[in-house]
Amino acid sequence: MGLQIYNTLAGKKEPFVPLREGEVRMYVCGVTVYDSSHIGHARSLLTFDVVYRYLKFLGYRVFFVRNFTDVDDKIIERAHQENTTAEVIAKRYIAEYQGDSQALGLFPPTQEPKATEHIAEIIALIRRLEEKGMAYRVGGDVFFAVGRFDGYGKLSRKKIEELAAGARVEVDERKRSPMDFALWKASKAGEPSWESPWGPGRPGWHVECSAMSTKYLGQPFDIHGGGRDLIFPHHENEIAQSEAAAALPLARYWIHHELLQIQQRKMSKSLGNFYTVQEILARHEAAALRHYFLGSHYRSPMDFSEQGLEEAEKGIERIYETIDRFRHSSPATNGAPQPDAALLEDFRREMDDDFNTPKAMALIFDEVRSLNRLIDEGEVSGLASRVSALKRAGEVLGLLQEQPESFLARKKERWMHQRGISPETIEELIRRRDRARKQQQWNEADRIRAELQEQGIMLEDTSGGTIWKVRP
RNA sequence: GGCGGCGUACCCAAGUGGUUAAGGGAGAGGUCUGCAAAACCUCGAUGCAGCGGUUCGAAUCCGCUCGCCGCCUCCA
Repeated sequence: MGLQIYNTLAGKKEPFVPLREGEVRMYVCGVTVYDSSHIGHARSLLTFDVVYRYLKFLGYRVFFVRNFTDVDDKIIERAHQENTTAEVIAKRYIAEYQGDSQALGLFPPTQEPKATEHIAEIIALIRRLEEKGMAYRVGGDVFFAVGRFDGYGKLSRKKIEELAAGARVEVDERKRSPMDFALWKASKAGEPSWESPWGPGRPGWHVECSAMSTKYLGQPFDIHGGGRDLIFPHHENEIAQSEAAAALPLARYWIHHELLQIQQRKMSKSLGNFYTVQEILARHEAAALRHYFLGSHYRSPMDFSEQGLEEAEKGIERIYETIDRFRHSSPATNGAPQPDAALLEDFRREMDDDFNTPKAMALIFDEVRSLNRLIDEGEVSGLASRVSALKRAGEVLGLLQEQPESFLARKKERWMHQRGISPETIEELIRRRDRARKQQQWNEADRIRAELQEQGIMLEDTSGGTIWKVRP
């Protein structure tokens, strides 16, 4: 059947056929760097990280571009507040973003272009639009004439007349039509500015994506992605600009993920109801956040909850525990065995259906149960390839790439650190309990266990000795 | 006002015409264990917001009603 992608432009799932065989060119709208990334951004990043990884898993050579918007009204506003320059603000949050990306375990895109480094391309694009009569100049500003582009509204399924009628936006009187949007803005004093045929100024928001996507990927390219909230006007405007300029489609498949909500409201900077990526990663494993997001389909809205995140973390722990059990129950082998084909075939079937990660996770958990059962029964021969397939599927989802013990140990350490408990005192108590157990002093042994349990520490007596775990 | 989406077990969440409605978390019973824990086994929605309709057959299609959300303005 092959990969099916829900294409916003078509309004339905379509078989994915790239323009050039064996090669996929994909552009995703990145962040505007005026503040810390929140977990809504993280959902976006992780969604496309999995798309990227899955396309590679399918054997495509993938060119993946994700931009930085590093010149914009909000960056300028922030710079004024802090009495510094837009450049300083942008630089700070790009660095922070890169830290977040790494912490989230994102596979690096092929290119991460910045708007400010593509002013020449942006100007060239606007000039082309002027030449074609699609743009007009008012003072030092240049606007795109929406009414002159026939396909306007085809992505968002909006009609220009209705938009204009219901517009709540303050209309700039200089525009010929309320729907026209700025391609180039004249700079005021103290704002970032570049020389241009229209005088000193800076690019409008939408035009940078048109300029950068087509520079790196050509036109048309295969996949353009972003959050649902970007469909209108951002992506609609990108289409208008690029298609008017080149008389070619911009992108063939448009992927939009749903938004993260919190307490039934969209999580957003303007509402102030967000957690930053850093806040969440201080309390939870990145793998927990990833699993939490992948447990819902990318086109479903999600209402964020820390309880959900904790449950997701338990799930990851369970998978790692299983891998760990397998390693302890079977002799070490040389090198990684060939992954079992059956699991990967099932995995592929689910992921082929518009990246159905919840079903992919369900498969992984089915496999975990099956593996645990066989380990319980001592039937460990032949499991190595199945564990290997599990890890391979995990890799495509960006999960299960650590040594189980290091994942489990890190979680334990953070837990103890937060509560100020040292492992030495715990281990001393465990030794005392072991002595009591050897002498069959069960009351004393159980008393020590109860004492530890009060601190949230669970003991497990295994054949290899007593191990301990933390319980949130 | 226009356009779009959502409502599935205690919680989260797949499933969009046809086997017993995935999976995770929590819970109950059991196996194992000195006792536990982990793991495994079993149980758990005769029903998918409500009411009608189409169909041999509907969570899935159609209509109406109720509740919630998003976009139309910067937004992932």
